[in-house]
Order: sequence, then structure tokens, then C-alpha cells
Amino acid sequence: MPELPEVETVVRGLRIPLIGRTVQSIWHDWGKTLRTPSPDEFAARIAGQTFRSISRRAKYILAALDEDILVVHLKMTGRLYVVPDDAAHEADRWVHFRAQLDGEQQLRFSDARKFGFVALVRRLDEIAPTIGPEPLEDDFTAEVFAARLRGRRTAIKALLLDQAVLAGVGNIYADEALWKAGIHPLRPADGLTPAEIVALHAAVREVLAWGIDYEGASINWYRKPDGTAGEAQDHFAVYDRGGQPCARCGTTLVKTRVAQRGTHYCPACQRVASDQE
DNA sequence: CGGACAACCTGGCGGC
DNA sequence: TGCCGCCAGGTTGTCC
Repeated sequence: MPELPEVETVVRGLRIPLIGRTVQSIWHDWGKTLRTPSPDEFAARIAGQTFRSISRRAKYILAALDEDILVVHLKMTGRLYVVPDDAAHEADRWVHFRAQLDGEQQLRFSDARKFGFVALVRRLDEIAPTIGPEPLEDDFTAEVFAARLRGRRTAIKALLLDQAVLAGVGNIYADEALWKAGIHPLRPADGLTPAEIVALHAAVREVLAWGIDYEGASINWYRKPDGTAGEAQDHFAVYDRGGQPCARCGTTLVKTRVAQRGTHYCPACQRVASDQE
């Protein structure tokens, strides 16, 4: 579920309720939800620390405390939000971690599928592998993008999903960006023309930016920290639209599998070869 | 490097 | 309604 726009929306929504709040204690009911350190050390270290800032790197949420960083990954079904102590638990039966804050507030992490986690570290690289450039940063130019694709023969969609190549793009926005750029998802990355790389670079940035503008896509589990749904799903060109007409050429959109992921594209206007018109 | 696949889990949905 | 199989936005590890 959550890709860069969804994670960014969560981060922005947590700034006001979280920053300045001090952690008093924590609770969890699923061992793997606390990724590191051990539960005892986690509880002892975080108690008394105050949230100072919150940011995002790729799909990781980084909530900086006085000494440590509370890192949260939402994976497929995670939700992260702050509510008053007395907020009904029945409203969300998938909460597996809570941090009791001052001001009678609680930070809650909910995760139906239990793939996500929270971790307490000094630095993100203690738990995260190598992560590629942030696509919305100014220094992510088309030249930088081209350099990362060079010599890679794999399908362009697989590379867009590879966090070591580019940070934050997931299955939805990969499909949307490839449609916008008019590039078939199976095209070998090193076979793209310079013009196509420029177009794809722009398309990736555009779809991520509008995803943030619409506050994320609530296909299924994703919710903003205030509990409401995002609206990006109402503006998809291809994702989950197999069988419907392409908005650009009217051809019926196709759903298939690329890199073991559901993949949606237009068979007419997403070129399978650079020399095809 | 790359491609396929299994694993981690649970819920929702379509089909019968 | 009930049961069954399949699908799901992510990531990691293994095997060839």
C-alpha cells in the first residue's frame, strides 16, 4: 500500500500531533512488530525522550527523538497515527504497538498483515539497506537517473521498484509513471533512448507529486493519520484499470504480471521498442 | 547481474 | 451463507 506519496502524507500529518510530545512508555502485542532493539531495551531507551522532528527516507518514516530515531515501515497495511488515550480500540483491531505520550495522547501503529515494524536506532542505516536517490529532490536529475539505468538489462518496471536504484516508487506509481511516459513496463532499462529517460524521469516526479497533492491512494488499507482516505486512487490512469479504455488512445488497458507484480499498461501507446512509432 | 520463487501474515473478494 | 482459491500497495533471502 504505502509508497512515497502515502508515507510522505503520513509524515506531514504527524508533525503537529507528534512533535514536542514526550514518550512515557510503550506497549506491543506482536513480537516481530518491535524489530530492534530488544523490548526491554526499547522501552528503557525511549522513555523520557521527546519527538523533535519527523521526516521520510524512501518508504521509511523517521521520527527523531532526543537521542534516537523511531523508524517505522508501513509495508502493505501499516497505519500510524496519534489519538487521545481514550480513543476507542475497537475502531482498529490491528494495533500492535502504542507509545504513551504526555498530554494524554498515544502514538499507535496498526498493521493487519503484520509485515511492518517499528525500530529504535541511532541511524537509519543500522536497519536499512542501501537506498537510491530521492526522486523529488532537486539533485535527482535526468542524468542521475540515466546513470542508474546504464548497463541494466532488466525490465524498466523492475528497476523502478528497486529501492537501491530509486527511493520510494512502488507498484502503483511505477505503472502510472510508465503510462505517462509511454514506455512498456518490460522494456530493458538500458534500451531506453535518452529522450525516453528524460520523459520517464519527469513522469516519475509528476506522478509522485500528484500522489502527494491528493494525499495518497487509499485502495484498501492506507489511511491518513487523521483516519480519512486519500484521493489519488480517483485519478489513476492505469492502476487497477485493466479492461477500461486508455485515457490517451482509447485502447483497452491490460493487466499482466511483470517482476511478479500486477502490472497495468496500455498495449497501444506504451511502446515495446524505441523504434516503434 | 538477473530472474523466479518462497516467506513473512491477514483480509477481502469473486466464484460456486 | 459458506467454503475455497486467489489477490494484495513491500521487502528479504535463496537458489540457479
